[in-house]
Amino acid sequence: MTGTVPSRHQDIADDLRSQITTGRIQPGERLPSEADLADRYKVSTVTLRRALAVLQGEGLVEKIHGKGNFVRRPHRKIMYVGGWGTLDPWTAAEAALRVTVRSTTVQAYGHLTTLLNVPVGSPLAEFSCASHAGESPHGLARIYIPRDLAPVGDLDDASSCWEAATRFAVLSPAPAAVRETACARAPTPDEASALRIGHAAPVLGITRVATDVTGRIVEAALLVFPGDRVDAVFATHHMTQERQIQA
Amino acid sequence: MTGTVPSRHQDIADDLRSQITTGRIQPGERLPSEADLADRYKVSTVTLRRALAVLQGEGLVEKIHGKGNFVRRPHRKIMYVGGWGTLDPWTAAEAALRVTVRSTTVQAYGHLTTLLNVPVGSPLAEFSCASHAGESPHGLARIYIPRDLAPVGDLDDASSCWEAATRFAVLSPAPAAVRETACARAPTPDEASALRIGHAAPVLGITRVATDVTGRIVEAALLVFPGDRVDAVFATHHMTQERQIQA
DNA sequence: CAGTGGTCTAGACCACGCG
DNA sequence: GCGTGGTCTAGACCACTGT
Repeated sequence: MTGTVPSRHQDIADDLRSQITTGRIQPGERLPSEADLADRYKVSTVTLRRALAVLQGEGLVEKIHGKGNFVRRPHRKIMYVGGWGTLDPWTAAEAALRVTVRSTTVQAYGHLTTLLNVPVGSPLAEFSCASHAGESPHGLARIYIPRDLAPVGDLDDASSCWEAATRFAVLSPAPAAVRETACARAPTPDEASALRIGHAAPVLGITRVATDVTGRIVEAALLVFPGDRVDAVFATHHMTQERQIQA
Repeated sequence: MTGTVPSRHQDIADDLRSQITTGRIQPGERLPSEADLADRYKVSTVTLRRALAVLQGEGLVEKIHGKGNFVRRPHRKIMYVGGWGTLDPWTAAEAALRVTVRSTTVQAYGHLTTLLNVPVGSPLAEFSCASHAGESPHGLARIYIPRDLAPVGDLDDASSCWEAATRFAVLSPAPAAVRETACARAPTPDEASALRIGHAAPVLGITRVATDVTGRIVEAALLVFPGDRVDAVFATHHMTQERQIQA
C-alpha cells in the first residue's frame, strides 16, 4: 500500500475534476473566481491555485489572466501519423484547421547544421507554421529545407506558403526515408504562450528528418503539439513475408 | 519585444541552471538547503521552491525528501526505437540496465478490452516491469498478453520473467504489425514516485499494440519514460522503388 | 534528536481585461 | 475603476532521513 498523503490541493483538484468530467461544469464555462473557490473550500488562495495548476497540467482548465479559469473543450485527441504520410495526419479535424505560415531564408547554425547535415551558414528556407483548430492553437512547426531544394523566387508567395502548409501535414514528394524522434518536455515560454497552455503542461515534440534516395536530407521539421491534444501514431507493417529490414 | 515579466523565481532558476550547466555545481552534488538558498537569494522559501520546481521540471534537479536537492546526472538521452525491434532499443545503456518484473493474471477490464480487442473478463497475463539504469529508474512497462498466448504454467518462473524483460525491449517473435502511439503527459502520482520525478515533469507514454498475421492482437504494452531521459525514434524506409502506398 | 523537504496560511502588491 | 489572475512574503506545522 503506497501511503497516499492526503494533500488539500489534490483533494480540491479531484473534486473540481469530477465536477468537470461529469458535466456539472460545462466546457467553455468559467469557474468561480479563485477567491470564491478558496473561500468555498476554506483554503488559502495559494492552495487553491495549486489545485488549479494540477487541472491545468491535465489540460482540463485554461487560465486567462484578468478573465478567469475556463473549462477547456473536451479532448478530441488528434492523431499525428508518422511515416511518409499515406494517411492524412489531420483526418479528424482536417476541415476545421487553419494554418498560418511565415517563411524566410536563414543560414544554418547550431544544431540545424547537424540535423540537416549541411555546413554552417548554408542557406535554408525556413517555414514557421501555426495551425489553429477554431479558436485554440493546436500545433507549431518549423520546417527547414535546403534553399536549393525549395521553390525558387519569393518564399512568401502563395504557392510556397501553400506548399509549406501542406508539408506541415503530409510529405508530398515521398522521400526515401523518414526518421521521426518524439519527445515529451515542458514547453518553452514562447511555445507556452503560442499554444495557450501553461508552463507546466507537457508538449509532444517531434523532429522529422526526411531523406531522398541518395541519402541527402531534404527536410527537417520541428513540430510541437500540446500533449493533451495530440497523440502520435506510428505503424509498422510487416509487409508480406520476404521483407525484414536489417538482418 | 515580448515583455519579459520579471519573476524572481525564474531569475533564481536561471542562476542555478547556469551554475549547474557550467559545472560549478557537479552532477550528484547536493545543493545548499532550501532555507540557505532562500536566505542567500533573499526570498521566501516558497519562492525558492518554485525556482527549484522549474529545474526539477527540466530534469536538472532531483529532490529527495529529508535529504536535499541533488543535481541529476547529465541527460544521456536513451532512444526507444519503434517498429518491430530490429535494433536493440536500449543500445546506449544496454549493459547497465536492470529490469525487475512482477507478473500476474488479470481479467480484462475497461480500456484494456478495447486495446486488446477481447471481451470483458478475458484472462490476460500481466507483466509489470521497471527498468533501472544504475541508481535511477528509467522506464516502466505494463505488458498484457492474452493468457492462452502466454507461457503456460507459473508466470513468475524464471523463463517467463526473462521473456517479459526481453519483451520490454524487443519484440522477439516479430509480429505482423506494430502500432505505437506516443503521447506527452504529466505522470500519475504512482509513476512520479516510481520514476523519482516531480509531478510536473512530463513523461513520454507509448502504447504499443502488436498484431499477428491473422489480425489478432498478441500484445499490448503500456510504456512510460521520463521525458528528459528518453526519446522515441521511428524510422520509415521507403523500400526499393515499386512500393508507394496510395497514389 | 536535528536537519531536511512538503504543505499550508493570511495578507500584500502587481499586471491584465473590460466596461 | 473594478474584478480577475500572478507573484511574493513570513511564518507555522507536518513528514521523512539520518544519527
